[in-house]
This record gives sequence, C-alpha cells and structure tokens, in this order.
Amino acid sequence: MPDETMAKGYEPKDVEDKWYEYWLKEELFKAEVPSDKPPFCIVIPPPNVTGTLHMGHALNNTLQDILCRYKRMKGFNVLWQPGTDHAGIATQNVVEKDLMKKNISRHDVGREKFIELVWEWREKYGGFIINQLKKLGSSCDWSRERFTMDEGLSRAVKEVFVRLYEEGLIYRGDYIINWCPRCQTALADLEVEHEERESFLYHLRYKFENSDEYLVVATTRPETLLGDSAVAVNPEDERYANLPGTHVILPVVGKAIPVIFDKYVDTEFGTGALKITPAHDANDFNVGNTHDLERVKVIDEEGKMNELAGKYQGMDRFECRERILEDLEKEGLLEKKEPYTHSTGHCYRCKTMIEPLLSKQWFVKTEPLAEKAIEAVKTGKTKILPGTWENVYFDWMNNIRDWCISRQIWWGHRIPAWYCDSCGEITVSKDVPTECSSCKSTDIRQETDVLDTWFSSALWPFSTLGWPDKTEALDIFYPTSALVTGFDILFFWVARMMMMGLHFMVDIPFSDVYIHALVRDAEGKKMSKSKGNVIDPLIVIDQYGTDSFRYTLAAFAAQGRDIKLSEERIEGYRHFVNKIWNSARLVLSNLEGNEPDHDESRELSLPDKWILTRMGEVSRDVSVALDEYRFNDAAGLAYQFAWHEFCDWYLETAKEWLYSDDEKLKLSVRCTLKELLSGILRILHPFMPFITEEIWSRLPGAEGSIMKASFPEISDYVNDSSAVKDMATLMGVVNGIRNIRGEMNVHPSKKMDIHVEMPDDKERQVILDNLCYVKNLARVESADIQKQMAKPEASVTAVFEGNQIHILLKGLIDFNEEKRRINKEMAKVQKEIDGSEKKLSNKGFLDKAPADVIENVKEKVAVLKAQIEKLRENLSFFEGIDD
RNA sequence: GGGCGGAUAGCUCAGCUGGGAGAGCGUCGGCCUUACAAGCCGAAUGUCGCAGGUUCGAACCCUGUUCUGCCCACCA
Repeated sequence: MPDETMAKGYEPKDVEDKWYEYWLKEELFKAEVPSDKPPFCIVIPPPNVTGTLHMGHALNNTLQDILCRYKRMKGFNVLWQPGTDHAGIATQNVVEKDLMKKNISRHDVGREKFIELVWEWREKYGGFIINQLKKLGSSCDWSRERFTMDEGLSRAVKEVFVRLYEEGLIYRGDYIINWCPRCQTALADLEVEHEERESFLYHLRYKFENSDEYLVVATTRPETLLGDSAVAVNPEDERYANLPGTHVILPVVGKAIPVIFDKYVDTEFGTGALKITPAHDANDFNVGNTHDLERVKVIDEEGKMNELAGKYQGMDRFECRERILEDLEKEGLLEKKEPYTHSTGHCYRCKTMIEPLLSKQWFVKTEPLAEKAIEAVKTGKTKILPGTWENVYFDWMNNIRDWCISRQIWWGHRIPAWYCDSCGEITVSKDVPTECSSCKSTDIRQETDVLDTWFSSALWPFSTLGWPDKTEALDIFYPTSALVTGFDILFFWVARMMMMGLHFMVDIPFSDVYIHALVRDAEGKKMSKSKGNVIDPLIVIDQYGTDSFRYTLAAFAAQGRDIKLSEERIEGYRHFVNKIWNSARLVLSNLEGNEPDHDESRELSLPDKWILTRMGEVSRDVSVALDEYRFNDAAGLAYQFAWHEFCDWYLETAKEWLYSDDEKLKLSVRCTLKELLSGILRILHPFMPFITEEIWSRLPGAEGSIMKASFPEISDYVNDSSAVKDMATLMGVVNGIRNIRGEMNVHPSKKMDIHVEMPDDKERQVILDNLCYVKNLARVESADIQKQMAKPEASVTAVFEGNQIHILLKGLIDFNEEKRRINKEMAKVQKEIDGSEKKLSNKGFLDKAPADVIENVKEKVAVLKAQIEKLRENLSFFEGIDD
C-alpha cells in the first residue's frame, strides 16, 4: 500500500521553493561566529551583477554547494561567502546600451548622473543572478552577502591602493597600452583576446633621401606609417650593412627618418626592414626607447586619425589605411600586397580591435608579489587541483608583467589619487584630501580613472570577511578552505588573490584551489552568448528539476576534462531522482513509526547484514571521494548503491517479510529499511538537496532539517564482510536462474522447479538458509539442494563457479537451442581460461609477478575449469539426445 | 612559436598509483510481478586513435605520429 500523500512520480516544482524558503527561515545557511566547530569556508567566485546564470555558474556553484552541505553534515562550521562583482566595463556597457535605446550617451548625462543610473540598475537587476543561485539550491550565508562596490569593500580597496603606492608597488607611467576605442579605456594584457584574422602584408617603398632608390618595408598596418620615427634593420643583415646613418623619406608625409640598427629585427621576415612606430606598437615602443626616437601619436582614443595625420585627420583608422594605400599606389610606392594571416588583439568585452596606444596609466609592480605567490604553491601551502594546473600557474607567475590597473571608465573604484595643479605632485590618500600633500595647495583634482574590476576581486577572500578591520570572522575563516573555480580565471582572479592575500594577510587565501572543467556545447566549443550556443540552466531546471540537474553536473565533473552537456544524461539522472522517490514511497508506506532508531539486538537476516555493511562502506567511499574533489566518483558510488544494490536487491528481499505475517522479522526489516532510507538520503543530500529534504520530512523519527543531520559514517553500521560474500553466493544462484529464464524465454509468471548441486558445504548452507529469497527473486516453486546429484531429464543447467542449477523445463526445451546456448557459454569461459593459462605458462610471469597476483590467476583458472567441465557434461547430455 | 588536454561500446563519458574494460542513453528479447513502464528481468556490442618501445604483463608508463580542442606569446 503506497503512501497516498506521495505522488506516483516526483514533481520537483511542488517542493523546491518550499524547502529553500524553509532553509532560509530556519537560518540553516548561517555560519556561526564564534563556534566550537572546526571552520570550513568557501568564498564564491562573485558573479557579475549584470549577469544571468549560465552553465559555468551552475557547475561552479553546484560543486561548491555539494562541498558546503557535505561539510556541514560532517560537523563543520561552514561559511559559504556569497556576493557579486561590480564588473566595471561589462556593467557600464550594459547601462550604456540601455541609454542608447533612448539615444542618450553617457556623456550626455555626465559622470555623476551616470554612476547613479548604474546603481539604480544594480538595485533593480543585481539580485537577478542571486535569485538564480538560490534556485540552484545554493546554501550561501546570504546574511553576509557582499558587493565589490559596497562601502566596506571600497574601504579595503582604498587601503590596499594606498599601501601599495606607499610601498612603491603601485606607480604611474607612460606606456604603450591596449586601448579599446569602443569602450574608451585601457585594458590589461589579459583582457585582450588574440584572434587569427585574414589580412594582407603590404610591401612599401621608402625612398632614400635625395635618391630614387628605395628601401622596402613590410607592414600589416600602412596607416601607422604616419607615426613612423625610423626604419630598423638587423645589424647582422648583410643586405643593409651600409644603411644606418642614412635617412629615408616617409611616403605621403615627406619627412626624413633615420635607418637604425636593432637586433630585434628578424632578418627572415618580410624584407628584413621594419618600420618603427613607437606610439602605436608595443615592440616599436621598446625599440624607440632604446634609440630615443620621437613618439608620434597619430591615432586618437576613438581610433581616428588625429591632427598629426595631416590630410587624413578625422578618418577612422581603417578608412585611413585604404586611403593611404590608394595614395601609395598612385605614387608607385606600394610594391606589393600579399595575403597574410596573423593574430590581432581584440577587446574581451566588445571584440573591437585593440589599438596599442601611448598613454599614462597606473600599474602594479607584480614581480615582488608574485614571488611569494609562487612560493606558497611550491611549498604546497596552497594546493591547486588537478595538479597540472600548477604548471600553468607557475608559467604565468614566472613571466608575469606589470599589471595595468587604471581604466578610463566611470563605473568602478575611483583611484584615490589627487593631482595638484600648482606643483604637479600626486597625493594618494584613503580619505579625500583638502590640500596637496606637497605644496598644500587646495587646487587639487581627483584622478578620473577607476580601477580594474579584478583589483577589488583580488581582495575578495579577506575583504568580504571584514578586512581591514580585525573581525572575528576573519579570524575564524581566513585562510579559507577551498576555492572552486574554472581555469578561465586562474590568472585574472586566483593568481591575484594569491598575491594580495599573501601580501596583506601574510597568509595564503585558501588551502585548496579546485579547478573544474568548462561546460562546453556539443562540439566542445565554449558556450557564449555571442556564439549563440548557450543552454540555459534555468530551462534545464524547469524541465528536469534542480536535483537531477545538479546530479548530472556532479557526475560529469571528472577532473581535468571539459563537459559536453547532453540532455540524455540529465534525463537519466531524473530517472534516478524518481527512483529515489519511489523507493521512499515503498519504505515510508511500510514504516509504522514504532521502529527503534538503532536496534542492535534485533535479529538480522543475511540481506540485512549485507546491505548495512554496504551502506557503511559506501558512506566511507563517498566521503573519501568528496574529500578529494572526485565529485563524479562520489555521485557514481551513491547512484550505484542506491539503485542497484538497495533498490534492485535489498528492497526485493525485504518484500519477503513486509508482506508476511512474521511480525518479528517484519519489524527487523522495517528497522533496516528506515536506517537505509535515512542513510541514503543523507549521502545524497549534498547532491540533491530538495528531494532528500522532502522525503526526510516524511521519515518517522527524523527531526528537523536533513541539513542538520550527520553524514553517515562506516562506524554507524554493522560491518560483516562474510555477509557480503554470502550475499554474492545468493546473487549468483538467482542470476543463474534469471539468465536461463531470459535465454529460454520462460514467462516471468511461470514458477520453476530447480535442483541445485553445490559441492561447497558452507555455500550450500547459505542457500538453504536463505532459500526464501531465491524463491522470491527467481520465481522458484520448489528447490532441491544437494552436495551432489545427477542432472535431471528435461532440464537446463546454469553453471556458476563449481555449482550447477538444473532447471526443469518439461516440454519447453529446444535441444538445439540449448546446445547453442551451452556452446556459447563454453566459448566465453574458454577464452578466459586461455588468457589466464597463457599467463601461467609464462615463466617470466611466475618468476616476477607478485605472489598474490599469481594466486588469483590460479584460483580463477580452477574455478573456470570447474565451470567449463560442468558445461561440457551438460552439452554431452544433450548430445546424447537426438532431435 | 611555446605549453596543456582529449581520442575507450552506436552516442555522451568513467576507468585511482600497470594484472584482460565499465556506466547512462540507445539497440535486441521478455514482462503492466500490488514503490517506480521515468519501471523490472535478460542479452548483444569495443585489435581502448596509429606505430614502435619498456615490462612476465600496457587503455594506463616512454618515444614518435595523425586528428581534435584549449591556453599562453611583442615577429612587423
């Protein structure tokens, strides 16, 4: 009689929101400050406020939630620190786009008003992604939610900036930087994406001064010749050995520029002569510095040609290229143009082609910071998992370049530096200064640039805990326990948190960094909105339920491999969730509420002892897997156990007593059922929080939320290894009979008579003692079990190990069919014997392999041989009959 | 130009420190057996990318090779 209050199929929608609200109401996500429990802390990779939940978030947060829920059940004081990132450029772009719809630019509204608008936007939509995280079941301590632009974190940012400046680790300098003409800001090297593009390599003729002869230079960017200051050749290049000291005339411009030697020039490339444009190319900038060349900036911040571009002034850089080429052509100065594929930099936000531009920016001197960050991973204080990512980390850290942290946008932490118009001095201060720190002039104005978004997120592990104040939370939870993130932000974020954490907290920010895979589309491509290949997690949740979705992600999260999400797989786990639901229906409908919690004294059946032992083993194995971030193994173990051991075997044996009149055994089975359901729910809870809570709430005697229950331990259960062995024997007999049934097409409703020959006394006794299960599971009417017997007439025989199960099938046997079956079986066994015997006849194997391995093989051969012998007997039996 | 990962059953993927390979879905056959047809029982299926090597023994270790994906990089 099923539990009528439980629907036949599990309906996620009916329960998910209800339980999430309950958890919130009961404050079950809240960290304890202070606490007697050991701390466990994860800081969330803060999603962008403007963002919406994508697959990456879903995976990332599911894994974190699994860890947090698991650790809570293991008795830890868990803080999962949530929050969002202001995401400077991304957010500004979004709000700007919104304004554009009304045909208004940010300049129309002005900086202050614009920032106000962004805050308004944030108020309105900033909670969006947070709600989506909640939908996923995330058990973050929302009472501690932070935002990278909130007051406390802004204070931390200022503190860090000022201190680094005072330590000489932040400086301002003239450099060639990556400029996005569309976003109108400098970008860090990391924010530039390089892409291969089809283009042309142009060979241009630069005439020598007072001569008709010319030097040919190769370039992909003819328009930059307007800013050329020299042409460089390699000193080793014999072709040009006598050139330096001479001058060439810059085409179109008519200006004379020197030919110089620089070993940077590659003699193999192009013509071996390189035009040098110090203001618009990073390499040329360096060459220019060496030779003290003029920096002629001809392209402005909008990507247009400026006043120094002469007649090309006002043209877009690409238009200018075409016009210059036309002009060169006319003058016969374009020697040739050849197709050329090379990679160009693009803005990671808007994909606009980057313009290398000479500009004054703020930088963090990273080398001293990186040293400590390298050391911490080298010594194992922080572990990066899987380990292969440590190499990537080291590689980047060892070659780290100074970090450009200023951005010419409005949304972000405004740099706390003030320029003095009187003396030109810079005042850097946490508080708004009233006067110049140097000349006391009040004629000061604040830097208009804001900081790179990653500057504030670099402080996340300690700023969210209250730094720079000395808070109790900081004391308890720093260093945090684990960081769970994708490798795409290993440099952007993880590396910088390491540097900042070690510098300001003088300790690592986290002990473990678990790098998970990226969720990709069916072709293995990174999912992105611009590619249009995104699968919306919320649609998946709507369709399959959160628990199935989470389980799928966990099961897919094998280390070091990307995830190509397939819907079939999600569907498979939905079936699993439903299976759990239905097994609970069966169990709950049979519980009467009077089952004692731990009744050690009760008489345990073989299946009881077996399943309890397995419950303990699986609890241990799942624990170990989770401790090692092997989410897929943990999920797989729980799945296999719950479905194929508990449901397929134990529940079926339990029915023997559930539907019987033996009150004593009935009660014992009910106890085991309750214990198992409880255990399975608790093991599954980190993966599928909603359904487990729902069923838990219906479990008699279970008090409060499952979140507060303990994770099962192996010591909680009976541990009886002989029961596991005996159960295997029982299963062997049942499987043998089922196999015959299937192969011989015996209708399931037909009960069979069997004669079992089992030479081993102990095994035979196991079957005799547990015959009721064999009868039930294999649908057997009568069984005759002997140490030895002759094969009955009209029987088919299943052989397993040295045992034979003769099944009487009067009139049902097709002799040929049976011979075929036996032959097939024999061939299979023979193949195995051959393999093993080959080994045993190998002297090398016997000499060198470990004794236990050899023993195993020998044993295996013996068993197989006994088996094939029985099969042969059976075959000859049928061969004696002529059909 | 460097570096990393993947190639295993029709599909999507597991396979820990080397001892004859597994799951889900799909396929085939049989079942509406009172938890579940989103289910049950049974079955089939792979020279583990290719070629060498190390080893008594290789999907796993080494070398080379082919395809494929990714990351990093200042060759115009």
